Amino acid sequence: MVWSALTEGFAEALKRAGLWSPERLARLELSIPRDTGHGDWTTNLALLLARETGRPPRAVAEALIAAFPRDPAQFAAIEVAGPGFINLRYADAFLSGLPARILAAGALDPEARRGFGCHDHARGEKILVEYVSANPTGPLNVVNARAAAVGSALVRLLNATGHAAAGEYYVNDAGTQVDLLGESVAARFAEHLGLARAFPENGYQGEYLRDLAGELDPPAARAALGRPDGAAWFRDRALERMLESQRRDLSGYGAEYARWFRESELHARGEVMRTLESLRERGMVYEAEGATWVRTSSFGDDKDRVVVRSNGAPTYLLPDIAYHRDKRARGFRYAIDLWGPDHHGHILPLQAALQALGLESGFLEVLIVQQVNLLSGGQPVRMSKRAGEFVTLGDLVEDIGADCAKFFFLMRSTNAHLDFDLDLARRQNDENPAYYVQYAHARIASILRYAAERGLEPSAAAGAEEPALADPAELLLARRLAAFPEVVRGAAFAREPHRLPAYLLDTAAIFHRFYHACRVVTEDQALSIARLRLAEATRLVLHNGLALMGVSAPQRMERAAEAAT
RNA sequence: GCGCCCGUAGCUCAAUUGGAUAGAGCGUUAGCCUCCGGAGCUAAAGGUUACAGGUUCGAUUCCUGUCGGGCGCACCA
Repeated sequence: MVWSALTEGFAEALKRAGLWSPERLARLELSIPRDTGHGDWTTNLALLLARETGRPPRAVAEALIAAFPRDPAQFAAIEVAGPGFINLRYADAFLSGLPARILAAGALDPEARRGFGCHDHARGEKILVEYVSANPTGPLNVVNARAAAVGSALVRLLNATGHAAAGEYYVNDAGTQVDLLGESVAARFAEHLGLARAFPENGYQGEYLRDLAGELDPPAARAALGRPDGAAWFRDRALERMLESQRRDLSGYGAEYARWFRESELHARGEVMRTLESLRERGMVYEAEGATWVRTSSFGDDKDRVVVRSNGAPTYLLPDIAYHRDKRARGFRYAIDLWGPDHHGHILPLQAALQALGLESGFLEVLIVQQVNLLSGGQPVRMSKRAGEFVTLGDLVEDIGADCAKFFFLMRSTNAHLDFDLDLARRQNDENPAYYVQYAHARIASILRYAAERGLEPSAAAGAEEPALADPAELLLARRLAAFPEVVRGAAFAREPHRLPAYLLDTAAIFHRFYHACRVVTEDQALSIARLRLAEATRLVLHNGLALMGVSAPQRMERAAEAAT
C-alpha cells in the first residue's frame, strides 16, 4: 500500500544494504521535520546504525538511500543532510493523487484493520490491554475515566496497526475488600430497618451503599442479616450491582471489553496454588520467618516479597502473578496494564515475579495513569452528588459529555499529572480544543452538502481535466494527510495515544487555513471537484483519528454563539 | 531515610524510543465576514527547558548532585 511505502521501503533498503534485522526496523523513527526545507519526512536511522556498525553516519545514509526502492512518482528527492539524516520529499504529483487514494482506503475500522491509517505490520500479534480494573466497591472515579479513555484508545490503536488486541477488566472479587463491602452493605441495610449493627471499621462510607441497601429484596436481606454467614449474601448482591453499574458507565463511555476476568475464577480453578507450585519447582520460593517468599530480588526488585503469609493466606501478589501467568497461557505475547498512581511500587515486584516464573522479561508493560486534578474557577473540585466524597465518571460525563472528557484525557501524556480545567471543557462556544477538531469535521460536511446541492460530488477517481494541487495551502494540507498512517503507527508503538489529538488539532488548523486561502466551491467545476476531494479526504482523516480516540465526528454542530453570556 | 513520577512562555501542556532554529492552546494586544459554518483566520508579544556538573557529532530527553511538587515504601489490596 502506498502509505506504508516508507516503512516497507526502509525494510527493503536495510535488506539490500545488508543491514537487516527486525529490531532495527522497529527502531525506525520517521518524523516530520520542523523546518519544511528539510523535506516531508526525515529519519535518523543512519545515525543509529552508524553507532552500531562503526561506520560513518553519512556513508550509512548514502548506502541506505542507494538501496531504497525509490518510486520517482512518490518521492521527488531523497537526500543526506547534516550529520547523517535522511530527508525525503514527496513529488507534487503524488500529493495531487493522495486524496483519491485516501478516499479509496476509506473509513477506519480497527477491528477489521481496514481504512486509511491502518497497517498490518504486527501480523496479528496478540496483546492484552487491561485497564481500569477498579475495585468493585464503589463508583468509578475520574482517574478511572482517564484510564478508560487511554485503555480503549490503545486497544483501537493496536488493532489498527495489525495487532490482535483485546481489552480486559480484572475484577477483584476475592479479597478482603469485597468482604468489607458485604459488611458495609449489611450494616446499611440494618440501619435502613432501624436495627443496631456495627458499621465495620474502614468500611465504605459512600452514600451509594445506602441506595444499594435500599434496593435489596427486604425479606431475603432480613433473613441473611440473621445468619452468621449473612455478610456473604450481601457481598454477592453488592458485587453484582457494583459491577453492573461499572459496566454501564464504561459502555456508555465507549470502553468495550472482550472479557471481565474474575479473580475468584483463578482461586476456583486452583491457579493460585498451581502458580505457587510452579515457582517452587523452579526454586524461586523459600520459607522464612514463618512466611513464604519469592526471589524477586534476583530479577531487579530491591527485596524479596512475601507470597504466603505466616497465617497461611496468600498476599495480593500471588493471585496477580497467577493472573498474568494465565494471560501468557492464553497466548498473549504482551500484556499492557494500566494502573493507578498509587500502584507504581508494585510494577517491579510483579515483573520480577513473572520472570522468576520463566516468562519473557518484556512480557508485562505497565503504564501508570497519573492523578487528575479537576479545577473549576481555579479551585480543586472534590464533591460528587452521588458518591458524596469524590467526582465519579458519571458526574463528569453528565457535566461535559463523554466526547469532551475523552478528548481532554487523551490530550495529555498518560503518566503525567493532569490539571483538568472544567471551565474550559464546559465551554461549547469558545476555544475548547475538543470542539475545534469536531468543528472542522462539521464544517467540511457542511461544504460537501453545499456542493451537493449544486450537483458537485468528490468522485473517488480524479478526472483527467482536473488541475493538480498547486496552491501552497493545498499542498500543505495534503502533506499533513499523508502523515496520518505514520502517526498512528508511532502512537501505537510508543503507547502514546496523545499523539492523535495533537495531530488532529494541527490538521484541523491547517484545514481552516486552506479554507480561508482557497475557496472550494467556485464556477470552475474541475477545480471545485479537486478541492472537494481534498476536503473529503481531510474529513475522512479527522473521522478516522477521532474514531481511534472514541470521539464522535459530527456532521453538524449547533451554533452556540447565542449561548454565550 | 529509600524508591517512582513530575518541574518547559503569565496559565495548561507538546516536542515521536537523544536530532536540525524548543512548539500549540488559553490569556494579552492589533486586525479580518455583501462570499462554501466567525465554534474560524492573520499578526504581535511572551524562554538561561528549576539549578550545577557530566556523557557526544548533537541533551528538554541519558547519568550524578541540589532544590521544589506529587505518590508510594506491610506477612493490606
